[in-house]
Amino acid sequence: MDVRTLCLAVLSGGEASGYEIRKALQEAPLGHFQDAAYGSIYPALLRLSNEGLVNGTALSQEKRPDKKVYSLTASGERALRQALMVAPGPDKYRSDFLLILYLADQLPAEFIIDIIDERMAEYESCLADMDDCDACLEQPGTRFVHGFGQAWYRAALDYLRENRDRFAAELVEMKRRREINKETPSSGEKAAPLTSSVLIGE
Amino acid sequence: MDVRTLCLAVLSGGEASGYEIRKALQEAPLGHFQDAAYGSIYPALLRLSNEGLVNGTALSQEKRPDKKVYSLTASGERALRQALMVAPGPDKYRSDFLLILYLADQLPAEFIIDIIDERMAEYESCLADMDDCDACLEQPGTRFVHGFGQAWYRAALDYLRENRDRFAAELVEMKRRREINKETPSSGEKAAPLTSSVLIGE
DNA sequence: CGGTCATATATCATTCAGAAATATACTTTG
DNA sequence: CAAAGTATATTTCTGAATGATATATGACCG
Repeated sequence: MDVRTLCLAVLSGGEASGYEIRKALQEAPLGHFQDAAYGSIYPALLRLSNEGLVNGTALSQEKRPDKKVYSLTASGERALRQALMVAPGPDKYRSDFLLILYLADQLPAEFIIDIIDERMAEYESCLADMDDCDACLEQPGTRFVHGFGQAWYRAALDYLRENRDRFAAELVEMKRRREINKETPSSGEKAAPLTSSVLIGE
Repeated sequence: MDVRTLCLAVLSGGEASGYEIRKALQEAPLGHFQDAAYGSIYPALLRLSNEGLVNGTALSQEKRPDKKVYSLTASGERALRQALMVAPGPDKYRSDFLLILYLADQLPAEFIIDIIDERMAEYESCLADMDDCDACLEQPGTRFVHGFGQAWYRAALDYLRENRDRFAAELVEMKRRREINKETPSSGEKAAPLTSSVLIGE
């Protein structure tokens, strides 16, 4: 979702500054499936303000830097509803972790085991944190997406737990077989290299 | 992961053109956790070629447009291993679907039910596709990440199935209670509005 | 014969993430 | 006590990426 709509979404839960919007987008439960950087949020708030979708009010604080608190206008609420009332596209899942595992046979087995163990520990602590997130249970929507996140992490953790050892064994076995192939090379079955070819670039 | 490393990763499975790299990054299993657009891939390949990490060779085809097929060099293989041998950052999951559910109480209940049902159908067909992806079972790495993806989709589908009806009921109940509140407004417990404030923007 | 789909590459505007710069005040640590 | 680090708060900039569009060719379909 674009950053402007994200700002409107957070503000629909009450007025907030850019800094507070960023925090809301990093904490549970929003932070599990949305994010935005300061470099996107502040310009977005300025534009929303100029378009009359939010009202910005400068607040001078005694013990902290001044902040600008924004709140939704009626027109902002309409814009938010309009942006949300379209069939959502597919979710995006990006994982460097899985890319490494995908190419695991090209990397040291110890490294692979290490990152799997690390990931399991992260999932465990994340699940523990989610268990005592009271704010996530207050409303139907928050409760539902919070439960979705928990189911997600639990499934990932279970999968890693159940397949870690077998995977490690397969990798070691793979390495062993490749060693043997190196010692007794088979009748050079490499793909025929393209010899008559034009090199690209300089 | 940056697009350059992604290109190297695909090429480590054999030579390919920019178009074929894009396809590989959209199909199972890579497509489930990585992606890149043409606008990123072609410039990345040019740069990789200039840096000597890949070799590009122009192939003129009879029944198709010409294509440039790239293959990893020894230095490219090294660069790929180096890029993969760092502890991976946290996975990123972005979901407009969950954002809508998060704010479900601000939207029509029928719309919410619709998109949940659609999403369940998508997960089902996706799981069916994954069941007969033979290429995904060939090597330990592919098998492992493929199984991870299956576990993921299965957990998501199960969660939606098990919580759809309860969620729908909660939303309707919520609407009902809000209607009652409107008819018999309680002693105006709104947060005190900031009256002495300076408007921002123009 | 026109439409659209698959192959194939290039380019460009907009958008975004990530980092650094700046400023203030409280807390922790040696 | 001073130094360092953490939390609040905003601004600005760079490089990277997305998404759309342009171009070209042949295949397939009604």
